[in-house]
Amino acid sequence: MLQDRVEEYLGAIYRLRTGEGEPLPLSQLAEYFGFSPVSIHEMIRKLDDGGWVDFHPYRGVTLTERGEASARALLRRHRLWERFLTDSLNIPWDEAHLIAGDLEHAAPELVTDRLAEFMGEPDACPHGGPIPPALQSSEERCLRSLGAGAEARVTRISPETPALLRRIAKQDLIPGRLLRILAQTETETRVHLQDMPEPALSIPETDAQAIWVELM
Amino acid sequence: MLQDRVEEYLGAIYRLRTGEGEPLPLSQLAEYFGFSPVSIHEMIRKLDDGGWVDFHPYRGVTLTERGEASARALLRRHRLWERFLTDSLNIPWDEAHLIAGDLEHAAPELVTDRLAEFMGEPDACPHGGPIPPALQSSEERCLRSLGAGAEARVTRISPETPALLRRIAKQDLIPGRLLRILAQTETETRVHLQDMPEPALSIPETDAQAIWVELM
DNA sequence: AGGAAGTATAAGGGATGCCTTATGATCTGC
DNA sequence: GCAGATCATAAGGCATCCCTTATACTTCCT
Repeated sequence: MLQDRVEEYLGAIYRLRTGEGEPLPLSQLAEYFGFSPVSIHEMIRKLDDGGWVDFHPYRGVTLTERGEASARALLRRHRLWERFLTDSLNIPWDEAHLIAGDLEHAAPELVTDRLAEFMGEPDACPHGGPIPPALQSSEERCLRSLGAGAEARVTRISPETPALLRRIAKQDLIPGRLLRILAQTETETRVHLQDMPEPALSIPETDAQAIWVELM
Repeated sequence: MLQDRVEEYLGAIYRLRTGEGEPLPLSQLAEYFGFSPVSIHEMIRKLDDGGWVDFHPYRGVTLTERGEASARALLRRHRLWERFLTDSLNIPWDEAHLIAGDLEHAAPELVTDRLAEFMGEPDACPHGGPIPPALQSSEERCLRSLGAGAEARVTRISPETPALLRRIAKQDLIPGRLLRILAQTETETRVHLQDMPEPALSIPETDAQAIWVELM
């Protein structure tokens, strides 16, 4: 459900929109991405179905609370990368902007939060855009790194190996799900999912290493 | 031609292979990725067609010189990211390994080379794997950042917006192509391609910002 | 040498995210 | 109020990279 392009669209909507709750016309997105209006529309419908945006026919899209939060987090990651690339690696800011556009999708919040710490919590990107604060104490942790008893919410699967994604989807271990760790052994993690009938789930060690959660 | 998965496969072959020129059996790749042997075989055929590997039926795959270079560069990027994540951001090395697996695809060589410089040119990753040296003085530059007269080789398109990729493919501005910059203006870059009949190509500023080259 | 196990290859499918073409619906300006 | 522009939506396509099923071919071991 959290496909590749979702974040990119949310980020574009976040940046392109103007005033208050004014919906952003799809034509603007079409121009921004250089895609056909039909493609934009198709994608927007998926975002609407997924609860990321509200689509107002003939008027445009607005971000839902969920979409807004996701876009803000994306922008934060983007601007922190920009700062790092320009300040620490001496990369010109226009190149940094492009590179940050790739990096913002690749690394979990954990990395950019540490990056912020590393740089002394900067509050603006190289060309002045404010860096949104981290919301919830978003310490993303690897499922493997937790002990029995821990309660957490799945935030991310990474790396997103398709085979892994399929296995994980089959067990409904999707982002947002709440779980409690029953046991950690060398080879597997036993987990109980909230609101699920099954008594417990066994996740092999290699899979558990790719599941990222946020402690509750 | 340089699809998403190519690097991942090359990297896996590079890491999994054992002795000298011994071909790596496809079954190993199937196990490594958790994909069906048929899928692996399909992908390997594409890599063979693309000149990245040599496929020896019933024996396995070997990397071509080109594939080898690409895999080595990938491993270098991977290990430099690992070092940075563990050393500078204090991320445990097992998590760092997973994150580096995403970052290695996201950032151009320029970033990891600067990262190496920033860290004092480390020569091993956190768990001891040697970091291959940068090959050619691979200073990737943005096409936009060069002046008229410069000669360069296209190395990368980033970010890889599909619309952009299509436009660029149409003009045959693919990685590897040699070009000379005729003029830079506010709005476009005029470029001559080696071995091409057309007198010159006009690349709009926004496209030129996503074209990365290596000076000759 | 023959049979089991492993490998190759063809054929057809699915999801994603883009495309085009085509038909209506709605909005806007005169 | 109507025409022309814009927008919505359906339908069919394409590329990528994975899947399964099924058949044929090779290798290896007894």
